[in-house]
Amino acid sequence: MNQAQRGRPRDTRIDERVLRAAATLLLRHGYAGLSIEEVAERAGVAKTTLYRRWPTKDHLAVAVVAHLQDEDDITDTGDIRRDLSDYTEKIATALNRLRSAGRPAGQDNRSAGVVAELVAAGARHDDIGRMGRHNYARRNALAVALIERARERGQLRADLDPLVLLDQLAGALYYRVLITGAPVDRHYAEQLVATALDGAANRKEAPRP
Amino acid sequence: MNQAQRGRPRDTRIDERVLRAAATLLLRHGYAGLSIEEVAERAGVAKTTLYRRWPTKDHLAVAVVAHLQDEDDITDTGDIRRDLSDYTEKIATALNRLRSAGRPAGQDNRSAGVVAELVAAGARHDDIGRMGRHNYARRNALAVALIERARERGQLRADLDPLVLLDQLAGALYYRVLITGAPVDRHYAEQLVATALDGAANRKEAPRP
DNA sequence: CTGTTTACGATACATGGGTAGCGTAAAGGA
DNA sequence: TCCTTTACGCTACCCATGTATCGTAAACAG
Repeated sequence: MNQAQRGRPRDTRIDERVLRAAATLLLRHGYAGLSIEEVAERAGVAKTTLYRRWPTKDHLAVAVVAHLQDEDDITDTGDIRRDLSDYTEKIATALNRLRSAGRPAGQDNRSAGVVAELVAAGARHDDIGRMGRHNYARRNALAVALIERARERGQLRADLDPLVLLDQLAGALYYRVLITGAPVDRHYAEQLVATALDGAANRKEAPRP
Repeated sequence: MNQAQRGRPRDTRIDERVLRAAATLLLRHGYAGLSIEEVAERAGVAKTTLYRRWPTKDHLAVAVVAHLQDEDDITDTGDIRRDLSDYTEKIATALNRLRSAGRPAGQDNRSAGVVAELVAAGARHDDIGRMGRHNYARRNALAVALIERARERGQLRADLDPLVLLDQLAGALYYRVLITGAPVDRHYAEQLVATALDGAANRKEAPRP
């Protein structure tokens, strides 16, 4: 038989039950409220069975969030201003979905930043970090292609580095969510794109001081 | 006597010894290697004495880092491009100082992101988060003033929102450090400022598509 | 049917953050 | 000189992550 599937097979229903229980706890009580023991109890499973699938709590949390996020792709309407605003807003929406976790009515205060904990998880474990960077690179490649098409149409500067522009857009969103706590919404996404495209420098009086 | 200083006074030498021991561990072995018990042992102090000063390990780590960072202020030479590059590079330098912590020769791999853990600490504890946002607001106010002076000199667009520009600059740095892992240096800071000031849109063929 | 391989459950355990309680030390006030 | 107040050290303890071990169950190969 195939080397990969010898012995007693894994019970896939356990994965489902565990992920569902973990998602409930994570979204309702935040990262600190995600207890391995309670997840195991709610899923009706031994704690050791959990650790057979996910080596740490961080890995489980990443799996839960990856399971929740639905892949949304990039649209290319030809209007780079609109496309970048859509792209930026999609990132903001995904961040907000996680940001609201753990504090629906402000009653369970001790459990805010799922986003921050996921970022920290990526820093704590090499494999999680690599996976995160890999996903980032995959999504980013599409956005880079979008930008390059607009650049070839003459809508963007010829010497523009697409990665720098994307760093500015996505970076500002993460910065607000993680550092300043300011809200990120459609309006901010559009403002961000407008500032990035049009530039902060004054064109009339002193275009390049 | 004053209500605030009744009873046996705190031994300030304990604070120094603890902060020094904690800084050594944090910088050498990262956040995971910062063990309260070991800090107490190295400082020759009981564990409970540590908790009398810092309620959690997160609070101690924040105190250590705050103790390490030297306040660097903002320079205003009149050349906004240069001033913003300097400002951006200063943030990058501070981030890099922490980023290199825990992996000098790649021997102690398990302890990378001090920055990520500090951000997570701000999300875990309301008081740390508030302090961080307060410090951010204080430094940001100076940068906003710098931008507004340049705007009044006609170097920047009249309708520019200074906060958005700063989000883009600082955000791109944090994004690279926390998410993509790409390096941040003087060259990147200048590239960032150039892109932000000049704008991504092409001025000649299709200035506002 | 028997042996091998892997999954599951259960228990015990190591580790580290954090708390509680108690005896003692150091300061000022009366 | 007491008395009160706070700091310190010490011990014991709670809780959660994560590991080790062992008996048993489910699959397949021969």
